[in-house]
Amino acid sequence: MKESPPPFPAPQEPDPLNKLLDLALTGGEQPRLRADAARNRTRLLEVAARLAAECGPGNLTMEAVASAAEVGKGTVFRRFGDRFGLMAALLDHHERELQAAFLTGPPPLGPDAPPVERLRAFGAAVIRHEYAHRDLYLAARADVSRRHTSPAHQLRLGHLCMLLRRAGTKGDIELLAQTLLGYLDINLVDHLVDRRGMSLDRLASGWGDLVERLVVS
Amino acid sequence: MKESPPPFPAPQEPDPLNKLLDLALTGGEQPRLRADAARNRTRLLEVAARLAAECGPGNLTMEAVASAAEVGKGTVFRRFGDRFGLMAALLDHHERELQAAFLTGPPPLGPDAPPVERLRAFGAAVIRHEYAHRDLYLAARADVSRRHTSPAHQLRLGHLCMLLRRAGTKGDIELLAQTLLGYLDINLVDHLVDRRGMSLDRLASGWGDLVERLVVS
DNA sequence: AATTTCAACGGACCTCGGTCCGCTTAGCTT
DNA sequence: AAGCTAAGCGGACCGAGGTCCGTTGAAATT
Repeated sequence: MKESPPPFPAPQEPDPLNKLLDLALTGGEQPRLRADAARNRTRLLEVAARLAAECGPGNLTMEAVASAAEVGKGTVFRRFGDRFGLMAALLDHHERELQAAFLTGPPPLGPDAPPVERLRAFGAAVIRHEYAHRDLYLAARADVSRRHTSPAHQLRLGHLCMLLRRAGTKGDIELLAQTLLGYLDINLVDHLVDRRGMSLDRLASGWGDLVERLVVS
Repeated sequence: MKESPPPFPAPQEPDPLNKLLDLALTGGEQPRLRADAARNRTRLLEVAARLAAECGPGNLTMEAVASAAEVGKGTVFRRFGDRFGLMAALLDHHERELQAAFLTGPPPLGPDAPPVERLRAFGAAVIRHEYAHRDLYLAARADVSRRHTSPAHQLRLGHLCMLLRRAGTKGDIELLAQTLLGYLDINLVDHLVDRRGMSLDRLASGWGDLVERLVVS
């Protein structure tokens, strides 16, 4: 066990990849916070991460976060918009890890593998990644209305479209990509594993089968 | 325009199909209400349907329903469990229409058509049906945690599994069925149509393509 | 250093979903 | 008809998300 893994490494001087991601994800222009606001933001994230670890992300309340961070509730809402904004911010770190893996990581996930192999690897990676952090992902995705508009989702979708195209797939690429993404829905995965007793391996192999059937044609 | 279409035909002496559905859907044993409770239940549904039509199901509040029906808030919760229970009850009528269509209706949806044709028809029918009532479906499905356990969902899943099997599909039938169901998610459909500007025809034809790729193998 | 301005702050306040519990009454039993 | 009992009822109450608005102070300008 590593000791005290820094829960929220303050994002200063982001490395080039993260800059790229910011650009791709947010359109690139968040207006830069005042010093005190930035300080509060990181404090809030630290506290929120701690509380989420203690009581489960599902039981996190905005007021608890605020008071544990010794700021007013308004401050939390101003910074993160709403509960789901906070969840998304908590997820951001994990999400970037995954994104780095499939955007610039080693094969078979990263760019140095043939597209079909990347597709296969992508599914397995996402399933395992999200399942590993399922509490947080479940809490964050409880927002149903933003599911398809979140930057993370869009990035995955674009990635899948790209891979499908490069694999020479015929047909309505975007719909095929949406179908594939639907299979990776954390709610579905969670349901199948925890309620229906399926193994992650079975899901992963189902993904492989799906890719086989959808690619090319 | 028909005048005063009975908004909530009190469910007395249900026809055989509905009995069958009750059995399949609820396990068959809801304990039969006291007279006053049954009266209140239908009043509540009438009122809720009216309010939902007026202000949109998304803006329906439990208190508004209660007071418009002149009962206490507790009564509404006792009867329907929670907001989503009420939504589900509101949906029940539409849902049964759809179910009747694919369980016992005429071909190509009903049992007198070959399985692959039924599969094709099923997707188009669900997409159009849910999109037609999308406000209600969106509100009801906002519940994320019950999505995969609702009786309606299970019924659809079972139906798809059956059709896939009869069509001679090889592979992990249940996962394939889940994949197909994912494509029909009202949130996805709504997003693709309203935000991405796709036509229902495009989605329907995407469904047909999907069926083609997943069946058999 | 003084002035200005506007982002940031905090916490009172509102709404709404959901619970609780003491009272009422439908409908069975005798 | 009278009595019994559990289902039903209602509305006060609670907790949590989200808003509002008067105040504070960071930092840009002079």
